[in-house]
Amino acid sequence: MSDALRQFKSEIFQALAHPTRIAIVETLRDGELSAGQLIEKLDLEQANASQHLAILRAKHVVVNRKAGNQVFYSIRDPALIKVLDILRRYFYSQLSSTVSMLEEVAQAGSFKK
Amino acid sequence: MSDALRQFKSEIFQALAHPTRIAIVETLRDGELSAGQLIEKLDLEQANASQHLAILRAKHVVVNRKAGNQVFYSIRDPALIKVLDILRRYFYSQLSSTVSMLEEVAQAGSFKK
DNA sequence: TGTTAATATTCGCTACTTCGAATATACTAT
DNA sequence: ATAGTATATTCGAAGTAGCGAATATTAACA
Repeated sequence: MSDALRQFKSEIFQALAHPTRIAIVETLRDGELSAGQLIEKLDLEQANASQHLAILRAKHVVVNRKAGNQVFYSIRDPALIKVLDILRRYFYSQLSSTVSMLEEVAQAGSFKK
Repeated sequence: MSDALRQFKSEIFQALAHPTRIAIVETLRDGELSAGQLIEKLDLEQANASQHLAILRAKHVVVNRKAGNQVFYSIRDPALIKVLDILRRYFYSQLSSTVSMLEEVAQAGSFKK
């Protein structure tokens, strides 16, 4: 696999490597929203939201459409939604193994004197 | 959706947001390898490889097994492989649309006297 | 034309990431 | 014990990402 392709992939991952940008993508899951609607739903600073949207645009994660005064955003490729769904399940399975690990530790602790 | 879950997801993406770490994960796709084998296959600096492996370990993307002198790494959860597979298709579809865009631009350019 | 509303960009600051060099740790074998 | 090999950690420098405040752009409409 070429270095250029890996560079490209890592940039996509980087684009999603922020909780606010994940929140934006998840919120766009059910259809397009204007920047203003996103700001309200997610309670973001205007400038901050615009910066995050610029990053998502630059990496073609989202796509935008101007309508008069407003700019509507939507997800470019639904495959991304699928990825986020897998990660949710992944998160919970990891959580439960972490919990059992903690339980083991607690159990071991209780044997001490 | 909870902030904790978004934080978690963004940390996984962050863990993969580097070409070297993508290379490591892709190389481990077909089974475990020692740190040394990874370093040789990917032509990495020893310290650098170890730093990247530490990041992947911290985020539980990979798991390690010590055998004498060596440390063998493998991918912790096959769900991640699935994510990478989905993203591979995503990357190619994005790549090809980017390429066609570039071709259009080139085409347009060729009309300029 | 001037004012307001929606969104984007720039700026300075702080915090994080990445790197290679150096050093530390851990295991093996002599 | 000591030498050698495999891997990990620490350190400081250089680069990059994130933030809010301020400012710029664009469109709508009086």
